[in-house]
Amino acid sequence: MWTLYTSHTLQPHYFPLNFRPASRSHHQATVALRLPTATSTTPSTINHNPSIQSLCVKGQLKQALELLSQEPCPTQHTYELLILSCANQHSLSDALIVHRKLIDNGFDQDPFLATKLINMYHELDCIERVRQVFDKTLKKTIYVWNALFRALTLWGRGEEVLGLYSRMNRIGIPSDRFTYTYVLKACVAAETLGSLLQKGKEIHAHILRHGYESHIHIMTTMVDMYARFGCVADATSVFNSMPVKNVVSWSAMIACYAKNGKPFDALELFHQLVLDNCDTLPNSVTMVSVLQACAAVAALGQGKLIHGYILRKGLDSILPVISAMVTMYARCGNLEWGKRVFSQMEKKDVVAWNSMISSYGIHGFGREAIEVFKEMILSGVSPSPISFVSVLGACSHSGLIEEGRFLFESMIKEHGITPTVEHYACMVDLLGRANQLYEAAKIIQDMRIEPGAKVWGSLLGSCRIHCNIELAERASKRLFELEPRNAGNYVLLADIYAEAEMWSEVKRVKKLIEARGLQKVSGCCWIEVGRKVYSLTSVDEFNPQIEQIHALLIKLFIEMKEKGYVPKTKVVLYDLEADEKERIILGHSEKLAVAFGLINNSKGETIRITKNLRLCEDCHSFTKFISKFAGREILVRDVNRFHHFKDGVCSCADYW
DNA sequence: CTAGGGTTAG
Repeated sequence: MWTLYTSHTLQPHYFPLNFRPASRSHHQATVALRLPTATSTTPSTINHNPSIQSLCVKGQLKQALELLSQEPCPTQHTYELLILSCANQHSLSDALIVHRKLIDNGFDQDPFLATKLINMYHELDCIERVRQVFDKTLKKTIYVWNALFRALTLWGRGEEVLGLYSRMNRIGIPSDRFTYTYVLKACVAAETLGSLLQKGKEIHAHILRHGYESHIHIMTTMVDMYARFGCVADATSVFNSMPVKNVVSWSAMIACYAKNGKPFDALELFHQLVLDNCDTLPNSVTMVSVLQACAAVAALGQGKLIHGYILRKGLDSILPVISAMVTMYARCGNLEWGKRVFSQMEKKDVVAWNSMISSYGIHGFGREAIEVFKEMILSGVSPSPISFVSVLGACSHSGLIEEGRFLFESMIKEHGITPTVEHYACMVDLLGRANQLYEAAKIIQDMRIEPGAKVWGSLLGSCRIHCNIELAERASKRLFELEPRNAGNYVLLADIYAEAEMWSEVKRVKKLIEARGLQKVSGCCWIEVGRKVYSLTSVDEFNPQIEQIHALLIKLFIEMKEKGYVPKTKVVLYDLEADEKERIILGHSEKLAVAFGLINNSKGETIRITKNLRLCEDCHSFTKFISKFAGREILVRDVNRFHHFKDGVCSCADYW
């Protein structure tokens, strides 16, 4: 009669078709054999109550519970179905009744049911009860441990998992392949990210010692773990060591590159996958990361090819793919195509709407972003916290201060969303950029949560624009504590001092950068010519056209000065002579990219440039002049947004 | 009870 739990002797009418009886595994049979008295005195074949079970599966939990109250000897299997049903119905009150009754029937030490209870309470968001069930179960099988690890990891309680994992190792319970995937995930699910990388490496070694080096799930999880720690080299070496890979492993590696500032590697790996691996085909998940990579480098030509590939593979109706595509087109400078892809979506979810809102935002269309935001609400989709980050960001780029304030208020009062640091950072940016620096500082002061680096960074950025030394010093003091290794903050402060010609202070900050061994990010631009992306930096001597570029720039420089262009030499951070400063600003990567575009692009074609930093004031004014002088439209994406130069004016209206 | 993905950010 115990074979009830294995598939080949199942009596079909006891089991509704959709209850996956065929996959009953060996483990459940073993557990059933060791069950305590409760089941052994009540043979399931007799006391099995099919109607409780069928009610459970039909979702009629209340009726099932009624029958349960009259049922003298419910079986382990009946309880299993009841537990699953409570989780499906999301009913905590019923869950508690079932749990109570289960204890009364003497099943409280059944490890199989404990596993199910843990999963159930996890589904019901009762993480404390998950812990309770685990603690009260004396005979903790590896299944019980794994269920706990899974729940805690998904709750972001990584440290707790790792603590328990050590305990498990001390007691001498061997891990299985499931345990390893959970503890690897736990390393990144922890709040104190940095410190757990070491732990992850230890587990890595442990996994190799136990002969799991070819296990595809574990190794893929490991690639992902290193990716999330930003350890691209480790992720790569794990990936390369895998003897067998599938589309998931490839996707994990491509995503790793795309998310860690290595978009070219992401694209290259994708090409390798498509060209050299006939047995593994990319799927929609792969394509999402590939699109992100295209967006990151603003490779419009490449992105269009990918779009074509997506159409050919029939992946063009998958929501995440379309959202990523909208973002890709917008971030590549082609807002129109993004709009078109978006408008062709049959069903739009909140993420799709958010992509469209932020796309309008980075192109400086604040009012349109707000319109789309309203349209989303009218269509019945509730805004998420990210919707507000997107729409507030759009307000900020367009200087829509009152609108932004109103939206922030409505977020809290009408939509019941508690502002996070991201939202505060948006508000500080919105006000600070509009030169309401003290208002911005007041927002920080009134915050009910700890203002993080993003918030102080916003304030410092605004101080840079409006040259406020007092607030800049306050903000940078906090920033140097919060992120001492971020060179950008030191550079901003030095910029502000330089602008005020406080050279000794500039020197002091520069010494700080040096003393801490930091490397400031140097300016870099890229531009796509004929589906190839070229990068330009001010120190680049390898560009074969560099002499031609310099010559063109000098010619333009002289001619434009005659037409009224005044070089803004104050952007140079050093105390130098004027002509020396002019020489420096003429070498800015963006000007090189503009010249490169003028030389290589066909006439009338828009020049599209991407920059890794914020546009400098002189390059901005220079490009405005050129757009008129050379009669060219020039589109520049800096770290934050797009600048669309045409006829001597910029779409940002000099507000960026 | 295993692995990869969309929108935000100074």
